[in-house]
Amino acid sequence: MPPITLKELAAELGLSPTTVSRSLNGYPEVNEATRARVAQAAARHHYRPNTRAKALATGRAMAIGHIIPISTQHEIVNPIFADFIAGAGEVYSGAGYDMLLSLVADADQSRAYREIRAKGTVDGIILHGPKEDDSRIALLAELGLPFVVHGRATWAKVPYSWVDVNNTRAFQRATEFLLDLGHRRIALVNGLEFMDFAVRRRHGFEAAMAARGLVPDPALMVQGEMTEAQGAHAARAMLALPDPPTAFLCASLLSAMGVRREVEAHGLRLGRDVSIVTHDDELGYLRNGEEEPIFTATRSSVREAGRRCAAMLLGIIADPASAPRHEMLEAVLVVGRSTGPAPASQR
Amino acid sequence: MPPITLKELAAELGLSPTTVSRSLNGYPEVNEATRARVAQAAARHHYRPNTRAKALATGRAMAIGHIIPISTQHEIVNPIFADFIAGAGEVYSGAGYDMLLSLVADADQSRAYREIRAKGTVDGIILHGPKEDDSRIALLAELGLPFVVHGRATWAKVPYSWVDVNNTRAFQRATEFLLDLGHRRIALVNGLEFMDFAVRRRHGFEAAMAARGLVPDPALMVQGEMTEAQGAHAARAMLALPDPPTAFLCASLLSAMGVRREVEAHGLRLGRDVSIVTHDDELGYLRNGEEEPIFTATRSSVREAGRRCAAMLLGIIADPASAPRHEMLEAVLVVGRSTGPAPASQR
DNA sequence: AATCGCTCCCAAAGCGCTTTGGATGCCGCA
DNA sequence: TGCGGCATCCAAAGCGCTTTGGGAGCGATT
Repeated sequence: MPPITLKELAAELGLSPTTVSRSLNGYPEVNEATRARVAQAAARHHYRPNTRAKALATGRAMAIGHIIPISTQHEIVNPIFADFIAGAGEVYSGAGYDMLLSLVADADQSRAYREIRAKGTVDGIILHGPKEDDSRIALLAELGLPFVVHGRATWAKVPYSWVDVNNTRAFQRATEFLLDLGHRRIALVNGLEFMDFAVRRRHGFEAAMAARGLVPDPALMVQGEMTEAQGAHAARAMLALPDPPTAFLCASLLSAMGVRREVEAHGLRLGRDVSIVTHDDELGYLRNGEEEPIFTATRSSVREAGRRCAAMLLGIIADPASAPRHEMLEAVLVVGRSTGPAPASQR
Repeated sequence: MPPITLKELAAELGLSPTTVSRSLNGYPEVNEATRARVAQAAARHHYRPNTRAKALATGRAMAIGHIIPISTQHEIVNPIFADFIAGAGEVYSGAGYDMLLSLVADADQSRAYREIRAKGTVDGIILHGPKEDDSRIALLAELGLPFVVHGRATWAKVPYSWVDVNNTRAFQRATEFLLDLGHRRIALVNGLEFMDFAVRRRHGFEAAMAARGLVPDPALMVQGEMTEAQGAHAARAMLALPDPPTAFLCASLLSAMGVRREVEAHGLRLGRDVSIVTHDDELGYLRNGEEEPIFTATRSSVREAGRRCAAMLLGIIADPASAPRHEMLEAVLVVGRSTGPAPASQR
């Protein structure tokens, strides 16, 4: 049994489709009594306007597209993705929007965007995982479809809207925290440095070091996929150095867990012999402790970022003149049990 | 500049919309020469039929909906979600389908499904995270919208299509493996046991134990969110018992990592003093080692499951009579460095 | 020369909704 | 009595596409 249509509903009520439509959409030119009748009948039949038809008639798809890069070079499905989506989804469902996911390969981005535009399935787009130099932004700007970037692209040449965490400041702050504890040999276990956020984090780290007249040791800086294995690998190599680090700055909880494993495998005590500070995206399935944080961390909810991105995009769609908009989220530094003064021998 | 429409394209070519449409859709009644002309013009203008209009006209939305439960009781965004989506997404984009995500709260599932049906935005649905007794299945079956369940719901009273891993056998096999190594005190660190897969895993564990005349110790069985903290908590409590387990069977790599941490914190050596077997969903960002697995594990790619679910659903949409379909994926037992013979003192 | 059968194309209706531009009836007011 | 004004409602067009039901043109057949 197919769902009931507007026309059928109108027929049953002895009204015209026009009146029923207006009634349901809250237009004033309809008697309150009939409006009540209509509402009642609609509820009784679980009537919902067909989105496709509505979209065709209004020209608004009532859907937002999320474009997820499926890179061939680093074939990793982003762990923060689920949380971001959850945050954005809350906002969309509150506003009656659907969420459309497109996984597009790096190669045919250009074609993919045009298609999305031409197919008219979405009113706006959220762009994930911007690189330092990201060509997708110019492309989207040219297409004239509203969009918001989760993160930034340093070298983008056109204005665009974004929501980002202040990664530079977060890592600068974290580095200062370690420096204040007396650490000098600080390792950076970073994400892939063609990603914009990773570059900014490195800059923050370097800036804090430079402010104390320190030059980071290249042997203590690695980049890579932010996995447990990466953290373990990096820590293993670095702890074997003649002059090993006394502290690690990690880009993700997973990396930090890998570092911790290797630290403990070396018989070193976390927070005593070696300190770890990590960035914490507050992922639902990867919590940094319960009440008390395990790792000292720069904390910023990626779910909240999802909400902000979504809200911003809906705002831009409602009022295109308000673009470009920007929103900077500050990470907070929470102190856990993974940090302590640098060992005396190192001071 | 709005995208070009069929009518405009037709006008430019001096043809009727009918002919252009047929030409583009491969119908036979059009001259090959004109078909080429049309194709060329379409390519030049980057023409794509408007999906909303096409959907309205054909009655097919060319989109699949994924319904993600946003539970209030366990507010966890499923870590396997991103990988599943990636797998399904591959299949959809290959077939020209869009993917629609709906996050719906446990409370108003019923309303949500009806809406989705009535709004007509999708041609089929994939259901995630079935519980042992899941009312959503009967609901969807009643609505008459094609759907496939990722997993099963033991107490469902209606036939339905599913793709599932043989969780029972996987955990039975893993348990037998540990038993063969001489372990008798085996702990089960399970997922939440209102989830169907978790129940099956427990059954597999219990069956293997029973086959050797062993009764699992309730003190060695816990359930919970599959997080690192859960694994650590469980291991801490169990290792403090007068008669601690010599082996752990974990439901996820994260749990296993938590167990490992606690095991090592106790000064015990993994694979010597204590063994761990875990289930491994082969998540992109949570690999169980590179070539050689770190943990001995029952391995089954959730991404592949996503592909299978998607393919099955598209198959059902194309040929509704083929439903219900079922597909059982077998996990393979891969041996890593986390298991070894039970310590002699325990034999 | 008339008819048939193709091939190739088109006009028009329809998918379910919104929206423009009236119609209708009823009131009060001069 | 006549008319403007208001409150309610409706007919019809249109969103961009597919699809049904022809219709022209042309070579082949009789």
